Amino acid sequence: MATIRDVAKKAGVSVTTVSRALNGYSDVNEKTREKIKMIAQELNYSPSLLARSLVMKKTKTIGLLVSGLRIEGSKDNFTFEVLCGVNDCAGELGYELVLISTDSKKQQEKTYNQLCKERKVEGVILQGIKTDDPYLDEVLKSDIPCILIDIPIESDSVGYVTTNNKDGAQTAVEHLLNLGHKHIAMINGHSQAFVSRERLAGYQAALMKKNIPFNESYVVNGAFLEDTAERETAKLLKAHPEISALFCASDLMAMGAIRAAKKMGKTLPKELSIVGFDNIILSAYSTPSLSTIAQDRYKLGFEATKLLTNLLEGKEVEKNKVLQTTFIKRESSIENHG
Amino acid sequence: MATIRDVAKKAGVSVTTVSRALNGYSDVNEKTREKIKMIAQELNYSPSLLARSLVMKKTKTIGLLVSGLRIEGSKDNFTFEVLCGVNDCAGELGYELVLISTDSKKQQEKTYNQLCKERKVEGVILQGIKTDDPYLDEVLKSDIPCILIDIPIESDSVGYVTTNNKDGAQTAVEHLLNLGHKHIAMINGHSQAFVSRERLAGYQAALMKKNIPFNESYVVNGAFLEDTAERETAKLLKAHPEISALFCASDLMAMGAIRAAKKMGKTLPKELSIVGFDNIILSAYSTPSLSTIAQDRYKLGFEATKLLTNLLEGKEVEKNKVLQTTFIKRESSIENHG
DNA sequence: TTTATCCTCCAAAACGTTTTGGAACTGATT
DNA sequence: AATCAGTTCCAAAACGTTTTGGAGGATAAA
Repeated sequence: MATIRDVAKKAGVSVTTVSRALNGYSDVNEKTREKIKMIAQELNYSPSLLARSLVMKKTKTIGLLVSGLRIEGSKDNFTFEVLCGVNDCAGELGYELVLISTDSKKQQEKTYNQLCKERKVEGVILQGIKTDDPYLDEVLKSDIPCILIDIPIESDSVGYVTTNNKDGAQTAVEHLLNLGHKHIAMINGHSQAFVSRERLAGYQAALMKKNIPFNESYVVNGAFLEDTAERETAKLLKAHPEISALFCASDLMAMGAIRAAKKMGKTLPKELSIVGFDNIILSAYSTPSLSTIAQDRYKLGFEATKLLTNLLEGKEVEKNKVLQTTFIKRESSIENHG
Repeated sequence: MATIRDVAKKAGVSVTTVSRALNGYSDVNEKTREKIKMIAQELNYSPSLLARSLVMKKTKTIGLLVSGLRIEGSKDNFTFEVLCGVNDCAGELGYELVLISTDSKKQQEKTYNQLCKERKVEGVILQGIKTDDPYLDEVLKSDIPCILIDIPIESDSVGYVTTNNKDGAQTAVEHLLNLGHKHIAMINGHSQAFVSRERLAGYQAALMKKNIPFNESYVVNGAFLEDTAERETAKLLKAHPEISALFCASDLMAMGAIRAAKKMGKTLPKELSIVGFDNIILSAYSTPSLSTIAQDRYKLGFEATKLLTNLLEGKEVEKNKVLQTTFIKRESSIENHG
């Protein structure tokens, strides 16, 4: 590997001059600069980012810390799409991306700070972390700039990006109400997720607007899992046969719900309308295809990266961003003829 | 940030001793070692990997270079699952993972070597690259250790991991033959993919074994895309109404094929049996659900990482690995009553 | 007592950059 | 002739580690 010294020697100048020539400083003659550039190319020289980072104390590297990067994530692709967004934005802005994945086992060995400092990242994007995760406290105490995905907390060095979950959920439920459904249940995620609380709030707001009393037994938790949702839906529908529509806090859970309903012998969507949340790939392929609230996960990642780099470069701008959802009508929700 | 010097000063020893104490060398008194460890912890010291890498000329970092990391990849999840495998294995072995994504635009700016050297990766795993990609030549010329996914090329510094595509394809087609299908067409990917050639070979081998002549017009290319596959399937089925079964070189293309057949008014699987390849999530959810040849993409990534680290650590072992496929029977393939 | 051996420790060099604070020249202005 | 202002260059320090090649002292062996 050619170093800056090799270039300097061959060009007959000092390393200082090579450095300044290549970095576009004005105090070097254009002729020497050209010569140096030529020689650099000739020697196939490219500066060691290691050495540079060491002296500049800047790595131009951000980390995407995901808790539980598992193959199961394939089903909703949340992580992957966020990753794509982060990657694209980081690329555009000249940042490197390192992937940091943890699980509870790893978390006991290394603190958040260690993880970040070791990997020499300047800032971090956090995805897939629960509100009761011990890392969350560390993030808030640490001075490493950080953007949280789907956890609305803000501080000097912390910002967040999320979706307008309440609005989205409200839209979904209003859609069902407008179709004439009176008994609308909800399959929620779990209470350690901000998004679940928000979506529940949206569900309640929609009912309230129509003066329909909130029935607590109409809301069950499916843990954002297909199987759990299937079980819970089965129980729910058995206990409350009057239910004619379901709002699921995730499409994946809606898949579980569909399966449960089918197993009970219901014809969908005639006997049960379902609206999901996320707009995952599957939702377009299931039978019936799923009406859903689309959220832009790619943009979630992209905006998170934008916010983070702003933070890193000391720009005084908003430290949070809330994205809007889009309603997508498919086959799974139709008028109620109950 | 505390440096090694701070620790040394506070402990009243030299930096050498701190370094050697913390790195487990034997030439330091256990009492001093304990003291140093205490102080290091107290100061929340963790060594700068930058400085270390600079002097050791080792970064313990591998790169996953993916060509075209796009959101469209969500549909088959190939990249994501490989990524999970790479990530898990790298984590186990103590390597860091940086994500390098390119596209044709970026490739014109930076050569493969530049990309790798700049990012200071010791080795690379290449995924999603076509056989006519200019990077491939560079890889072979470069001395950076590299493992190719699904491109069986080997050299001193290059290995590969792939799936036994021929076997898989042959199994698929034999399954259809055993169901009594006589006119089996194939929707292949494109000629710039090794896997396509292999799968075609498997298709031909299966026919050959049953003494069925190979009919060139029965094989069309769907470019691994759902839409293209849909168009090509429609054309194919119109031109050859006798076709009763389809082997698709990817599940995604099978989805396109299913759509094409449905649009033509065919009842599936009664009028057309289909077998795919990959076992993507969708294949279990489509109607009809798709019989397919499953390949383990997670393992592809995991094994690639294992091979790469072996290469990096100079172990004299096999530089390639071929994984086996599994056949999964679902609804889309049934007996031929033509 | 001398010599050899072991145990602890350390000063200095090295890794490949960037930045600081001038130096040396040229040409123009007084 | 002396001063000033550019322009172009450079030596040396700094970043935070690891490694090399001993030094010094204590103990054991001669």
